[in-house]
Amino acid sequence: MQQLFTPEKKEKISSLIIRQIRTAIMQGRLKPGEALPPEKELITQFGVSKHTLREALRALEGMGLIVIRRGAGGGPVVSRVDWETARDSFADFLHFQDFSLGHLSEVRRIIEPYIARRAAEIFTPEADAELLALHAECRRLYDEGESLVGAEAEIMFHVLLGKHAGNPVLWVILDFVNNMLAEAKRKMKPGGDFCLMVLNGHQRIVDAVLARDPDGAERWMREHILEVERELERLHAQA
Amino acid sequence: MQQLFTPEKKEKISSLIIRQIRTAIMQGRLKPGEALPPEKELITQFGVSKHTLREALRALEGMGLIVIRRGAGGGPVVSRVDWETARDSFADFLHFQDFSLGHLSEVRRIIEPYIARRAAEIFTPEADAELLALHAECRRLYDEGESLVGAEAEIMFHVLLGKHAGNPVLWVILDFVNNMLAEAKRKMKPGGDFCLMVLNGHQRIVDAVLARDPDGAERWMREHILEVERELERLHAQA
DNA sequence: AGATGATTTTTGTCAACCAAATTTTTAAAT
DNA sequence: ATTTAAAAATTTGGTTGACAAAAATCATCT
Repeated sequence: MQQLFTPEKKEKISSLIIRQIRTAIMQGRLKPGEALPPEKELITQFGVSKHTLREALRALEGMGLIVIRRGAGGGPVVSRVDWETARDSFADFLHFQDFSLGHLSEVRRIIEPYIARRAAEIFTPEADAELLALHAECRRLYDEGESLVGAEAEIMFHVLLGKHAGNPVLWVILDFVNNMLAEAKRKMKPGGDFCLMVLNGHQRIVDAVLARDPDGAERWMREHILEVERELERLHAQA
Repeated sequence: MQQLFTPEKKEKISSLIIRQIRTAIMQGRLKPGEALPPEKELITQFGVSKHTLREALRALEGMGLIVIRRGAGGGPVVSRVDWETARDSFADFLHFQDFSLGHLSEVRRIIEPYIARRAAEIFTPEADAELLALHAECRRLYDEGESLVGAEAEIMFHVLLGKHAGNPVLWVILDFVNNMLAEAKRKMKPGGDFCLMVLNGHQRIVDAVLARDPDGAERWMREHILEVERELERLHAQA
C-alpha cells in the first residue's frame, strides 16, 4: 500500500544550521574574510546548545567554507574553499567508482592536445620562460637519475600549459587528472627508458609551443599522451 | 632568522579522528556497508569524550563517507560518497573562482563533440531507445510551451550521451558542466526561438547517432554547442 | 619605551543527564 | 502457529555546566 502522508522528515538541527550558513555564503551575504559572530552569540542567535552549534561549525570547517581560530578576536571566519579540499572530495567520490587508468588517460587524450594548441597560440614570453624552466627541471631530474615519471615537475609541466589558458574549470580538470595519474604512475615504478620517452615527448611539445606552431603542439601532445598510455598499459599487463 | 624548532603544531583531536577513519576507508580496511562501532565504544577506543567524537563523525557524515542511523542496531555505517556531495564541494570551490559561462562552454566545446562521436560508434539499441525517449520528452516540453532550456530533460540529453561511454570521470565532468550551465540558463529566461534552436540541434544529433554516423554526430554537436554559446552571449550582453 | 605579567575573550574538551528514534524482544490474542 | 501490539533495549540527538588552553589586550613595573 502506498504511503498516504509524507514521512514528516525530521532533519537534524546541525544540518539546518549548516545549510543556513552555507547558503548565506553562496548568496554572497557572507564574504571571504568576514567573521561570523563567536560561538556564544551564534548559540543565542540560533537558539541551540553549544554542542549542536559546534557540530555544524566543524562540518562547515570540513567543507573548507570557514576557518576557526581561537583566542580573543578569533572565532569562525568565512574562507575561500581551496582546491585541495575540493579535490579530496572528488577523489573520495571516485574511490568508490570503478574507473581505471584508461579512463583518466581518455580524458587527457581529449583535453591536453587542445590545451597544447591553445598554449602555442596564446603563450606570452613570460609563460614561455616558465615552461622552459619547468622542462629544464625535468631534464635535471632525469640526468641525476631520479624518477621523472610521477614527479611534481612532470605533473606541473602539463598543468602549466593549461594554467595560462585562463579557464579555471579546465585548469582544475587538468590538475586533477594529472595528479591522479601521477599517483598511479609512481606505484608502477617505471624504468629509465620510460622517463627518456617522457622527456623527449615534452621536448617536442616545448619546441612547438615556442615556435608558435599550434598544429605541431597539438599533434606532439597527442603522440605523447598515446605513448604514455600504451607504455602504462604494458606495465600494467606485466604486473 | 630561520626558525630553529618546529612550531609544535597542536592538531585538534577531532581532526585526528577524522583522518584515522578516512584513511581506514581509503585503504580499504573499512568497506561500504560495514558498520563502525557505536558511539559508546568509539569513545572508549579513541579515548575521547562523546562531544569530540561526535564532531568528527558529523564531519565525516558531511563528507559523505558515513551515514549515521539511530536506534538499536544503528550507528555509523561506511557509505559510498555520492556524486551530489562531490559536486557540491566542487561547486563551492568554483564559487570563489572567477569563471564565466564562456569557461563552461569552452569545456563543452572540447568534450561534447567527442562524446557525440563515441555515442554514434558504440550506442546499443537500448541506448538508442533511451535517447529517443529523452528527446521525445524534450519535444513534449517545447510543444506544451514550457521552457525547454535548463530543464532536467535537456541536461539529461547531454549527460546520457556520455553515460554509455563507460567512463565515469568523463561522465561526471559532463554532468557538472551541464548542470552549472543549466542553472545559469534558467536565470536568463530565454525565449521560444532559443528553445526551438536547441530542439532542432538535438534532432540532428539524434539522427546522426541513430544513423551510426560519428562524423555527423561530432559535427552537429559542435554546431549545437557553438549556437547555444553565441545565443547565451547575446542574451548576456543584453542584460 | 619596553618587557612582563594579569586579564579577557574565545575556542577545545570533558562529564552527566534526558529525549527521541528505531530495532528487537516479549507477550497476547486469534 | 501466526499475526499483532506493547514493552524493553539500544543507540543517536540535544542540553547544561564546568574547566582547560590559546591568543589578544591591557595594566604595571622597570
